Amino acid sequence: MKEKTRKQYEARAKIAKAMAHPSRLLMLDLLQKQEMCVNDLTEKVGADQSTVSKHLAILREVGLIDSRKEGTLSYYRVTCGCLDGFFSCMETVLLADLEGRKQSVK
Amino acid sequence: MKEKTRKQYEARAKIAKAMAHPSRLLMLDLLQKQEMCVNDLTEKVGADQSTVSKHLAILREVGLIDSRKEGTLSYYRVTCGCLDGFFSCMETVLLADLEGRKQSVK
DNA sequence: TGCTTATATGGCTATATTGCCAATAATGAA
DNA sequence: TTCATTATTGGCAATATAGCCATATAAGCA
Repeated sequence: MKEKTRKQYEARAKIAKAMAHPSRLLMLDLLQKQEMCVNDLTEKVGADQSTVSKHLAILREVGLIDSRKEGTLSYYRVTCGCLDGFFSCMETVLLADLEGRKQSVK
Repeated sequence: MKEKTRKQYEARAKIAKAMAHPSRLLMLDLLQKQEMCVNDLTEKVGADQSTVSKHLAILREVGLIDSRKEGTLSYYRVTCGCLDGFFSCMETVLLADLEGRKQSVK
């Protein structure tokens, strides 16, 4: 594989990897609807605050979210408008997989 | 979080996780264009054949691809038609991230 | 200044993933 | 049957990830 192509797939894989965790997917879902601070997310996710903060760092690192400071609060939000496409594709795969498994049982 | 919701995010995370590897993204890209057998993919990916086989198992496990046997060959192909959306969203995020970093340097 | 709140980071252990080699099917040809 | 080809699986060591506690940083207030 060409070096350039390989790098491209690695870059994409980083994004997929950032999304490859249920808590981070929930956060993306929430942050897509509205800006939230770490404390809000910590309640919603139900994990340790430090854990949530690290998840957010992972998402920010790949550019899926960004943050702004307001006093002591850090507000996070989703940067791209194409996440719905992501999620709906995932649902499609999940449903199709269910159907497929039904088929193979028949 | 509700139990049902949590399970839903876990299911989605499995799909994202399956895609979270450069070799597997390459395979998806190739298999979307045309059906291929393990040997073909092994050449393209440039890893051990057993490694490729395991990657394929991971993708099949979540329903992103399926396979059919023809003699000693296993032909794999992508099952869903929405992967382009995935990839283009990834590109969007990557480009936006580049722009964002330029901005923050200014 | 000292106290409180909000967030980020260091450090650690448990667990998961990766990728190779070796071994095991499974198919077809000699 | 024996051999060659193709693919899958087991096992292992190296590496990466997850999540908690403890700690550090930073801002605002008394």
